[in-house]
Amino acid sequence: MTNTALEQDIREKLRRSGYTLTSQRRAVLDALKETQGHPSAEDVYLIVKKKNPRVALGTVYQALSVLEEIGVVESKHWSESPTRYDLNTEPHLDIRCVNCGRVSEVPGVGLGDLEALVQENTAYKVTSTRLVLEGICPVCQGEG
Amino acid sequence: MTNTALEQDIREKLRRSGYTLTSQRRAVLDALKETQGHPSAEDVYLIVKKKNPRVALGTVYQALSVLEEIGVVESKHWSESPTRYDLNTEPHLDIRCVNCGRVSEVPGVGLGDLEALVQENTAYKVTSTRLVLEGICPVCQGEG
DNA sequence: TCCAAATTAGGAATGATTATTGATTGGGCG
DNA sequence: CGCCCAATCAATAATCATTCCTAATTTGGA
Repeated sequence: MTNTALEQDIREKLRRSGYTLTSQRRAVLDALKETQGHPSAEDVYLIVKKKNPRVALGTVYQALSVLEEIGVVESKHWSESPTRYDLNTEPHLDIRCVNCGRVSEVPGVGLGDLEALVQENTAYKVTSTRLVLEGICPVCQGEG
Repeated sequence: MTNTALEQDIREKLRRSGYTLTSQRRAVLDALKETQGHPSAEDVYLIVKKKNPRVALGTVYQALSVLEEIGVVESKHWSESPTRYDLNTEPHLDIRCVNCGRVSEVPGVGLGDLEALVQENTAYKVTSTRLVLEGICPVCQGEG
């Protein structure tokens, strides 16, 4: 498995920023891989806790923050929902159901050159471009 | 001035949803007009309080929520920042400085048919599309 | 005017996140 | 191999934004 290669890559990124790959940070990464979704910090905490009951929620927050800083994890903020975390840092679109909270990826649509376009039209130095979508998921539509 | 006409329009929208235009709600609208920016609920509260010291912060939150529901106000969520409110409900792009918190509008860039494109590529019923931009504003760049 | 329903003020409660602090750990160096 | 120092962690207190609750007030309509 590519587990070790990925881990080496992450370890290298951490090192470059003066961090180390601790067992807690690895556990957070594993939890993110495991869910394949967009868990909240609390969700990650619960998964990590299953294997190591001694971890603290604060540690999960701190690990997620470090992992985001080195570009391995991305966070998104929806309304009426805690921050959600994602291993996929490629530009992509996520949509959240305002009814049940489910988060799904929207395939086949890219932000295109929107980021470049934005950069041309503002004096800001753009550091982050995130499209936040909300809607009603198929399941909840069926219930209507 | 068109004040009365605008007010009539809003009064009508409220009425259609079973609400009334109370002095507190009008005060919140005035505060939003006054700032022309993207104030937080707290900012709005402080402005409203100047004219009517008896208003409660909770009332401001409730008023903003009602005004958003009827489509007169839009809220946006950036990281590390309370929700910010805007009278401009036309599709537009706002960028927030991660250093000083300033929020500015990005002119000349639209979301185009992105919303339609998203709708085509997901089984969700899209209810909200918001592009959240973050960067470093010109002033803060100068300080670097 | 009077009533019922909507709204408000004030403050307590909640939920997410950050800060603090003392203990623990792990990797480099003797 | 074992010590040392800085990084990290666990536990919990504190903070911040927001919502909830309740009694009092206001409002529009009969």
